[in-house]
Amino acid sequence: MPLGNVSERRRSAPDLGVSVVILALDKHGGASAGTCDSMESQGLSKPEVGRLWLPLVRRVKQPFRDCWALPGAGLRSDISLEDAAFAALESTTKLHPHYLEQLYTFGGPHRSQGGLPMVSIVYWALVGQAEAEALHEAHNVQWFATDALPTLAFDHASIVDYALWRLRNKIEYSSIASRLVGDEFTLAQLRHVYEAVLGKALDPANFRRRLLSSGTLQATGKSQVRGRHRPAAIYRYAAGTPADEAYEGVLSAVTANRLLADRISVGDSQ
Amino acid sequence: MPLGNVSERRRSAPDLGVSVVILALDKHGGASAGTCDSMESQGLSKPEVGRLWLPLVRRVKQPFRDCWALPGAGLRSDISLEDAAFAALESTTKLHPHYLEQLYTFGGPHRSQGGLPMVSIVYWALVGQAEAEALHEAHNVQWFATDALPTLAFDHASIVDYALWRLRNKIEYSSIASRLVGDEFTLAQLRHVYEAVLGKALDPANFRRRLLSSGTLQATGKSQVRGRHRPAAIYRYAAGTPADEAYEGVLSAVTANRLLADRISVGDSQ
DNA sequence: CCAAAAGTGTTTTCTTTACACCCATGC
DNA sequence: GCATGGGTGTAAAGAAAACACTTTTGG
Repeated sequence: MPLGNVSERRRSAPDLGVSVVILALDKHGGASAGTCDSMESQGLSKPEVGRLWLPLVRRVKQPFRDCWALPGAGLRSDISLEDAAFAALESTTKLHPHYLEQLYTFGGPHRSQGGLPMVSIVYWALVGQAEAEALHEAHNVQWFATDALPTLAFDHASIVDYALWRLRNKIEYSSIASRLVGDEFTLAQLRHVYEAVLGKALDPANFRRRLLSSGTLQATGKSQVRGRHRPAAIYRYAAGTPADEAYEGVLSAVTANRLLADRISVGDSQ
Repeated sequence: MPLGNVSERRRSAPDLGVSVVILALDKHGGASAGTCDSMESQGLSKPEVGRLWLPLVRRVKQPFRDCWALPGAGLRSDISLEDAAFAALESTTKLHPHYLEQLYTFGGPHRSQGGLPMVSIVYWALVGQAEAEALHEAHNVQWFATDALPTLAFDHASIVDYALWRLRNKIEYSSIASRLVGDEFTLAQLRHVYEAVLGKALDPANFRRRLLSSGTLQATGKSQVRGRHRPAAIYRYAAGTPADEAYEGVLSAVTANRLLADRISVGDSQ
């Protein structure tokens, strides 16, 4: 880590790191068929709508020592950005998310308060409830509800806000919600995910129709009894839900070329 | 620029730069009221639909010497990422775009062919036709149609493909198309932008209704005579087109806090 | 007058929303 | 039985698409 005087540092390239915003739902939305009653006693204020939670790590170094921050690590040049994000997750939280996508790259001199100038390539991860339980809370790693966050280090609060904004937007036009439930789920559970993300109640009947007619769901044939009412059918997402998520081109250079050839042809047709 | 042996480089942080994908339309879409007949003789294959063009710069250094590449520059730590993108644009093309937004950050060991490992924070810019003409083509700077690109340096071809994909997506749910026309435009000109980006013809009547009812357009009162037919009314976008473009939080830390307070409240309402 | 694009009206179709109602289960 | 959420039906409202038609210009 090269240290020079101030004017030297200003002209040189900033330091580079990856951080990850991890999001999960509490019990109302995240259950896959089976037992699902943990994480419930933290005092839900809105009993009807689940809340979004994220794990934070406590910093052990200055600046912002003892503050909570997003998991992250410095970037090495021998692995991909995505792998670096995975590695950062692994080393701090042991999580292995279904969904990991680049969110945004934050930089600029205003981010360097107290430390070196820093550019952070931020990924975001969505985990189902089963995965979320794999995180072992400790003194330095802890879940927080997104609507009751502590003071965060650096500009991490803005980063979380941005991730939540992106989630609310993206849930409208992609099947991203599937990443916050388990592999198999009832329509009510999936609806609770949408309700938690959007912050409002949805009509169960219309929700059902919309999702089923989208063709992305697949009935498992199984059903789940929960409480004194009719059992709910269990669904899963159809394999390879097409063309809704991120652009494949950015994920891997190998698959990119294959997909691009078909898709990209501006000024064609008609 | 620190050089060591190979294993030292692998562990250290990669180099960091910004690149910019600049997009503009040819005459069919980009004209603001007035004369607009340049850039037309390059052999349009689809006379009814305009094409997207982008400027490239010729590399003067290895690797990929003499190849065409996206404008870019190394990143310094004393300016914001966005300003760095602006600076890169300014120094190579003299363009000053209406629209400049972060596109994606590309990295990973596979990008380092022949050179140092490199992370590129890529911005994309959209310019109107008047601005596009400000670019002085030279031996080392030249416009290319996106459907007839030369071989590009590094993975810049994938980056351009990704930008085009993003444009096609984003035009559906934002007023981003306005950035490819001038400040004032007829509905036909705006429609030509949509047609060029989407690659298909649109019904003029329905297009008119859709755009006008969206409330984002404002009649100027002026009209434009062009050819032997009824003159077209000239519109402009209403100032501060709200809530459609990018999340303001990532643009400037100052305005971010103000906007976030109102917007972000997951699990609220209802 | 004619050609061509601007602009309006109308019908059809599809999607979304609201809400009434039936079904299957535990108690 | 009856309360509860799962699941279906249906009508009204709204948005998008298709297309006939009128208007205003240059030639």
